[in-house]
Amino acid sequence: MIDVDDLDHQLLRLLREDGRRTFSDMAAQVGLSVAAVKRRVDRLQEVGVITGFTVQIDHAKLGWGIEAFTEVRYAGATPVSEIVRTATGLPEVQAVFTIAGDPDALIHVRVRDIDHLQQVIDSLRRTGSVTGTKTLMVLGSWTRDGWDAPRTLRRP
Amino acid sequence: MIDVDDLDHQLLRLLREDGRRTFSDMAAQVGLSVAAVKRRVDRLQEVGVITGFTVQIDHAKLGWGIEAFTEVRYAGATPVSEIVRTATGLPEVQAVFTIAGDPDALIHVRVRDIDHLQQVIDSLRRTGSVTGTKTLMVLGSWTRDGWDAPRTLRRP
DNA sequence: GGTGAAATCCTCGAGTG
DNA sequence: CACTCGAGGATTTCACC
Repeated sequence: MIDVDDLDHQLLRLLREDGRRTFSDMAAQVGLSVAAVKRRVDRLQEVGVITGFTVQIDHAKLGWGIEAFTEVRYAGATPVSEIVRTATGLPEVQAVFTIAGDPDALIHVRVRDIDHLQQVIDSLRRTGSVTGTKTLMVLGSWTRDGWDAPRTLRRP
Repeated sequence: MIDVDDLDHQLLRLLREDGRRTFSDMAAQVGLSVAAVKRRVDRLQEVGVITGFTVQIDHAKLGWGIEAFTEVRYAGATPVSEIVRTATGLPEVQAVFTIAGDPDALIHVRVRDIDHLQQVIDSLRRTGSVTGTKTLMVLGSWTRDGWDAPRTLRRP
């Protein structure tokens, strides 16, 4: 097990809140020197606890106002790799979760409008050996701070 | 509609890949001056397209190796606000999506082990006026680059 | 959108317990 | 081994063109 002490967790929390926070800012908050903070963050990246940094985007403001989850069922013999490959080929697919039991996968999609959603679902149904889908339209969402983009619970 | 041109989209793509990229690095890639890049990124933040920056974490490496989606059904009269409030009170809940139709909500949870998952589901069932749940255990996942933490398709 | 300069920050080697 | 210190170089930031 990787050793991540309380100081590391504090740094991770600070970076979740603001991934562009400076080392000097973090140093002041946790009571270490700038160099010590940098070494810890570098180490968290080396051991793979930190996999990267990214920007959080309000996709609705870019015209991608609709998100949905599509449950997909595949033919029994379909390997996981094919499930993922076919779904990830669609640019509207944000994430693919392979599932134990029923359904076989849960696919998060983001689209411009309902027509667009229809097209994406049709594409999903055509790929691989899909035997059925059920789409859950997202009305609103909340995410824990620093997990993904803070979304609102109302349409923009 | 907010005006986001091709240069802005390039900057967003670069920041999705690496949220800590320097302005000088981005400037070199898109062919603008450092100050122009900063002005654009500042503006994207002001208009709300960029809602923040965050670190991507491999939760499995921190001992939170299991994730699941729980579909929740509520009593007919339950307001959305209560659904969200009760679910978000649990630290294991990563995201809550309110859904049109059936189920009423999709809740993303992250836990340490199966016992822990059981406890969280029990808590969810006890809160508010939950009439039923169905939990989808995540076996593996893929996310589009720069959306959330790059997860792997195998257990760590 | 570009330039330039001051303030801040990052980076890394050297030293300390 | 993890931390602090300090100096040189890079980056950010802002007023002005």
